[in-house]
Amino acid sequence: MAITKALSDPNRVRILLALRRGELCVCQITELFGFAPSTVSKHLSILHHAHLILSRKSERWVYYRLPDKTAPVAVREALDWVHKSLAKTDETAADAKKLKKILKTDLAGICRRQKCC
Amino acid sequence: MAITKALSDPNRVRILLALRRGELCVCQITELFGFAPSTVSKHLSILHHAHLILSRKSERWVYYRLPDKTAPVAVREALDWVHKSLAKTDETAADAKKLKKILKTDLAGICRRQKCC
DNA sequence: TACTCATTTCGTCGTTTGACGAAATAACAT
DNA sequence: ATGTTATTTCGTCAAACGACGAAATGAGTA
Repeated sequence: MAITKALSDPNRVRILLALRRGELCVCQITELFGFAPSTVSKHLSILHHAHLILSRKSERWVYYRLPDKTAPVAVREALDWVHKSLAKTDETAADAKKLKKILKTDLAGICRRQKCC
Repeated sequence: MAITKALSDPNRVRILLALRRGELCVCQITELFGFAPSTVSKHLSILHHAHLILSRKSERWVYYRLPDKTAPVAVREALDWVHKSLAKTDETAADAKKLKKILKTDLAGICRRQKCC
């Protein structure tokens, strides 16, 4: 039941929806939602444990992304369902808008900003 | 997020899987899982609120069943996913086996048994 | 009307969850 | 090597959850 548990928190679903655009590093997601980095990390760990996301390390950052076609059917179809059924909310739209801005900023800038606040 | 919350509890998923055979009344489900009637009722209420099940009252009993084709797409596809991805467990098989026995007993008998235990 | 009985509602209790900050970790830069 | 920094782990706390039993509800029966 790792998948259903993982999907039961709205903020984790928000993360999955945000990742549709492409991979994001932890600090970008942190910036997007305004949670503490440790909170975001925990959410990502739960999603990762359910195989709903994949991770990759590069330079100083850890990037998370949605899995590709080689993912288990149960995972692929769960994600398809999330995207089809849960994406049409105002919150999702607002997240997408904010994410657009964040993607225009360079990564180092985002991380430094978090430190000072 | 009513649907994902509803699916996050394993016992509620068990109920959905048990209902694949056809409608069941509360006391049959209670007998199947061995929980207190109030517990089962609460689970059913959560599933019903998420529109994952429908209810019908007849004689003294309330029957719950899976929705038909007219259910919202999000509900139908969530249920399809549950049945396809979550049904192949030993527990599900054991539930199905026990359910078979319960269906052979008449309803009144089941309810009386619960009273005495 | 009063009774029966399947189901639901309510209050309680112990466990799990989701948030945080502080400390540990790991990779890069100097 | 040493320091910096992005991320993770750990401990804590308040809120949510899932179980129960007792009491309320409400439909059918006598």
